[in-house]
Amino acid sequence: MNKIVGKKPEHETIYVQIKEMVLFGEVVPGQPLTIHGLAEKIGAGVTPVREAIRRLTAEGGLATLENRRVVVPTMTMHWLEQIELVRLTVEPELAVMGAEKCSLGKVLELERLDALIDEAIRKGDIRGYLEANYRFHFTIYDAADALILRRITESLWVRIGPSLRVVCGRFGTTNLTDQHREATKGLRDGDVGKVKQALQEDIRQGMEFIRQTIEN
Amino acid sequence: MNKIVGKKPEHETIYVQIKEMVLFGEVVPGQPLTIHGLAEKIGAGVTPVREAIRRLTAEGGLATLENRRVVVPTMTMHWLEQIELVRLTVEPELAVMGAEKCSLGKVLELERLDALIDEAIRKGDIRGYLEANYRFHFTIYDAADALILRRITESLWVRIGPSLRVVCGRFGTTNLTDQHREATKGLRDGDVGKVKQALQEDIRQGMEFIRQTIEN
DNA sequence: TACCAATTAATTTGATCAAATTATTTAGCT
DNA sequence: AGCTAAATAATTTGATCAAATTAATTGGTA
Repeated sequence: MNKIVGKKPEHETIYVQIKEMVLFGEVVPGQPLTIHGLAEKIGAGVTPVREAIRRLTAEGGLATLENRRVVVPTMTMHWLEQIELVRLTVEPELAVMGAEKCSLGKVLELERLDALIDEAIRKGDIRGYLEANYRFHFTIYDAADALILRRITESLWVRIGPSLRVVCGRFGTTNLTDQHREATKGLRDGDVGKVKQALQEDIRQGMEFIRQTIEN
Repeated sequence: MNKIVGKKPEHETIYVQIKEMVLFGEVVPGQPLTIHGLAEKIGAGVTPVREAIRRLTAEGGLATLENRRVVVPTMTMHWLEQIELVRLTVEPELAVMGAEKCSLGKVLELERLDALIDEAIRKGDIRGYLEANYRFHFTIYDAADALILRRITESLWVRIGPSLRVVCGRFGTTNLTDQHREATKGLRDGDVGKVKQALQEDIRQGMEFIRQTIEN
């Protein structure tokens, strides 16, 4: 325990690392994860990795089989419907709340992220796209300052992360039209309704893409 | 490790135990919990208790302060609004799905639970009321067989559990009118709309009670 | 070759311990 | 007395290890 000046506990940072692995498609649906493998890959002890896995499991990003094996869950049609229901309820609400509190600085940051998204799409950079897309959405949601809705939303995103990776692998990134331009425009003009509508459409499109990779 | 024939891992059962402590009001909002204290009280090792705490923290039932202290969060108005929004969206939906799949056996079980609720109210048995009320709702929700909605709902219930205890302590259990009779009637008659409406009203009432204990 | 039992390897699980961090108490000073 | 600083106690944190469980492999038999 030779940590000189570490502020946050290790299981916290490890949790974030593993979460981002799931969120940004570094792990594939169905892929089994060993606790030692993760510890070795990250370069950490086994104990904090276990705690992080429990947390992610609670949020749905991972699942423990009855054999105690830890895997990345594979999306089902049934799940997708439930996720869409809640996303369409919570995220537009978060967007409205966020839009009302959004500073100009935030808007500029969002436009920068939107540019990053476009660039990633052009380059076919899947990981870059997934990450920038995530940051875009949650920059708005964070502005809403609604912890519980934010937590719920995040738990839904970790569930769809691996599937989005599959979507990109199947269709490529070029087919992705984004509603983000509309959203940022709405934010600039103070047109909250437009923001809400853009987000709704964005969610519907994303869910539809995933749906197509399931019912193959 | 002298477990003869234990099926589930220990952190799993400990998680359930602590969750029920939160759910049924055995811990008070603001109350700090030490990891050793819990381990001792439950009669378990420290490691599985830690894992259980991480899980409950991820679900919102507990919270870790910046000092790493673990506490039962105290409800705020802001949180209550968010919880109500999601509950009113998800739980009636779960009720509808559950009602459609509800066997007669389930209906009988629900009527039994409803009787338990009445009895607990008469006796002023707070813990009994909270537990029976929980079982009643989640018996319906479980019938819906919608894992994700169920998980979200459960995470909201662990957030309001401690507050409900406060509600009962303040107002007693006698003031609690229940919508459960209406719900079971609807289930028997196959009147899904009635079930949905009863649940909505039940949720609104519960949230209103909690609201009154906050804005004192 | 195909199939099944037995052995071996890999992994999870939970206890224990030292180090680090935080909370509490005591002592000293004005 | 009142307040600050040092010392003590309590708690968390992460590594390590033995036991248990599960997966993989080997060997034997029909």
